[in-house]
Amino acid sequence: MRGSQAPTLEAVARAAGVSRSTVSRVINDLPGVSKRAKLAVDRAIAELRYVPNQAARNLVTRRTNSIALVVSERGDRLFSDPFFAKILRGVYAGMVGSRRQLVLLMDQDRVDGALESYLCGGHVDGAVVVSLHRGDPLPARLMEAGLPVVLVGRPLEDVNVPYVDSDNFTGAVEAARHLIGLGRRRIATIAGPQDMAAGVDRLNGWQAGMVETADMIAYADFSVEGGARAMAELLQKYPDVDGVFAAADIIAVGALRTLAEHGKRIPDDIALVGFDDSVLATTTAPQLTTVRQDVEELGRTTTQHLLAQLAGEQPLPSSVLLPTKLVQRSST
Amino acid sequence: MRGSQAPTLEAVARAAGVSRSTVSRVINDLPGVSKRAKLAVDRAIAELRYVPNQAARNLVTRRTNSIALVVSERGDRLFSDPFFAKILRGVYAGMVGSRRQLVLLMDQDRVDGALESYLCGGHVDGAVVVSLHRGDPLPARLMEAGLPVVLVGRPLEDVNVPYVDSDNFTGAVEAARHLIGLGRRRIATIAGPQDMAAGVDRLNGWQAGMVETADMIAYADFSVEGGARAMAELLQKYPDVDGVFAAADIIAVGALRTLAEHGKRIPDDIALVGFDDSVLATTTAPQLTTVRQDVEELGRTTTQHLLAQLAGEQPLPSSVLLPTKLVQRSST
DNA sequence: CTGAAAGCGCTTACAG
DNA sequence: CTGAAAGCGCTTACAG
Repeated sequence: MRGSQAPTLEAVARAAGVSRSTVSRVINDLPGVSKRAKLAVDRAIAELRYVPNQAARNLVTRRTNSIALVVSERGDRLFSDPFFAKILRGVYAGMVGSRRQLVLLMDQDRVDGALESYLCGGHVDGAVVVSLHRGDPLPARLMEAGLPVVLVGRPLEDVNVPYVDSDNFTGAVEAARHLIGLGRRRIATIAGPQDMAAGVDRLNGWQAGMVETADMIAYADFSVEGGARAMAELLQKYPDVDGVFAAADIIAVGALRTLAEHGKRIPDDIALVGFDDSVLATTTAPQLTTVRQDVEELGRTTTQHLLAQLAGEQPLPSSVLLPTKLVQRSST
Repeated sequence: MRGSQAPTLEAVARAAGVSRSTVSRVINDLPGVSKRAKLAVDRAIAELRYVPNQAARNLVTRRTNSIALVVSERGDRLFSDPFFAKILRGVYAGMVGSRRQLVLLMDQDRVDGALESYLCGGHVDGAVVVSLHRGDPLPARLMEAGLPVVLVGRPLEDVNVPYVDSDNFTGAVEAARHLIGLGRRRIATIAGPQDMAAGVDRLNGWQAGMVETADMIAYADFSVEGGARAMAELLQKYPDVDGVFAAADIIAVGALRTLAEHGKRIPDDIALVGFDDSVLATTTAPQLTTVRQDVEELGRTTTQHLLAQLAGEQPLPSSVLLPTKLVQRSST
C-alpha cells in the first residue's frame, strides 16, 4: 500500500464510475448516496485495496483522530512499578470503539519544548497527562493553547485542569484506622514523594486517620531501595514501632527487606500496610495488607473523560475521585 | 495553537517579507538561504509562535515521522509482566534523537483489519512488532505491503522478516548445566507457551543442556497461576524431582508458591532456576537464580535496526541475538 | 540566493 | 442524489 502505486480516491472514483465527492461520501458514511453508487464504490475500494490517506484527511478536517498519552516521568519509577502498564491498559480500554489512535509521549520529548510544540501543533486532538510533579507548567500551557487535556492524578498546583484520581486520602485514613483497630500503639508511616499528589494525599490521610499524635514519619520515593532505607530510619528512631503504613506496595517491599534483616516478625512484631494492591502485594512473604486502587480504571475513566470532552458532550464534573479500599492479608 | 487562528507558513512569509519557499527552506534547514533572510524568518516564527502543520507536511513528503510499536498480545501477560514496560522503555531509548514519534498499537486494533489498514495506509514509516504468536500473518502481510518492519523475538514461521531476540536457547542450556553442576539428578522444566519462540527456544535449550534424558516437562503460560499449576503437576508425576528450570521468573513465582504449600525447602529439597532476571527475581523469598536477558536492550536494538533501515543504511544483518547470562542467587 | 506555481489527496460548500 | 471546483498548508522542481 505504500509508494506511488497506492490508489487514491480519484482512482476509486474512476473505477466506480462516479465522482470523487461520491466516493468521499461513501467512505465517510454520509447520507445521500444511492444504493447503486454505494455498491459500485464499495466494490472498487475492495478491488483496489484502497486505504484513505490520513494526512490528506487531517489537513482538510483539522482533526487527527489520535490522542496523546503524556508520561511526565523522568526516572525509572514507571517502569519498575506496574502502575504505568496498568494506566496504559486502562487508557487503551477507554479508547475502544473511538476509532482513535494513541500516541505515546514521554518526558524526554521535552528537549527544547518539542513536547509542547508537538502537542500544540495539531498532531493530536487531546491529551491524557500522567504522573505530574509539583511545579510542572505543562498542564497550564496546554490549556492556554486550547488543547483538551485530562490529568491522571490531582495536580498539586491550583490550575483549572480536569483530572481523575484515586481517593488516596480516604484509603490512607482506612490504613491508619486498621492498624489502630489491631491494637497497635506505635504506628509510623513511610510517606511517598511530596512533590506528587499521591504522596501528599496519602500522608495527609494517614495523619487524619490517626487519633493521637502522628509524627513518626520517614520519606521514600516509590522504589524498593527507598522503602528499605526509610524503614531502617524508622527502626533507628523509634525502636518500639509496631505498625507501619507504607505509601506504596513497592515501598512496603523495601520495608519488608529491612525488617527481615533486623529479625522482625511480620505481623507479630510489626504490622505492615501497603498501598496499591499491585502484583507485588501477593508475591511477598507474608502477603501484604494494602489499600487497593484500581489503576486501570483510573486510566480508562480519564480517557473517557477526554473523549467525552472531544465529542463536545455536556460539561462533565471537572474532576473525579475513584474509591479505594483496604484489602487484608497476612502482613497485619 | 489550535483553531483557525494558528499561523501558517504564509503568515510567516508575510511577516518576514520573504516567499513561502524561503520560509520552508529555513524550517527544513535546507542550504541556499542568506543569513539576512534566515534571521528575518526565525524572528517571524518566534513572534507568531509558528508550528508547522504536520498533516500538510506529511501529505507532500509522504513521510509521517512516526513509527509504530505493535503489541501483538491479547491477554494480560504483557501487563502483569514487567517485560512490556521494559520493551517500551528500550524502544523509546532507541528513538532518542530520531525526531520521530511513537504510535502504540495493540491487538484489539485488529478488529476488521483496522490494524493492517492503519499500518499500510501511510500512517507510519515503519513498525516494531512485539510478542508474536505462531501463525500470525501480520509480519508477512506488512512485508508484502512494503512497510519496513523489525520484530522483537524470532518468528516461528519461516518468514523473511528481520528480528532481534535474546539468546533464549543458550540461556536455557546454561540453566540446565547449572542444575547438573549442583549435583541435581532429577531435573524438570516448566516450559513456556509453545506458540511463542521464547517458549520453544528455552525448552530446546534445556533439553540440549541436559546430558541424560530430559523428559520431565510440564507446560505453563507466562503467569503465576500457570507456574503454580505446572509445579503441582510435576510434583505429582515426579515426587523425587530435585531441580526445576522455569522458563520465566513469573512462572517460577507460581512454582515457589506450590512448593511452599507442599513444604518443600528451596534450595535444599528442590533447586529452582527462573528466566528473565525481572524485578520479580529479587522480591521472592528465596531470591531467584535466573537467566538474565536485557529486555530493554532488546527494544532499543530492534528500534535502531528499524531506524537504520528507514535511513536507507547498508543492509544490516537480517537478525540479531543478544546474549543471556545466568545469575546465581539463593534458590539454587 | 529567491520566488511563482504546481501539486500532494482529501473534504466541503455550492449548484444542479 | 450527484459532480465541478475550491481549498486545507505545506514542499519541490523550475526558472531566474
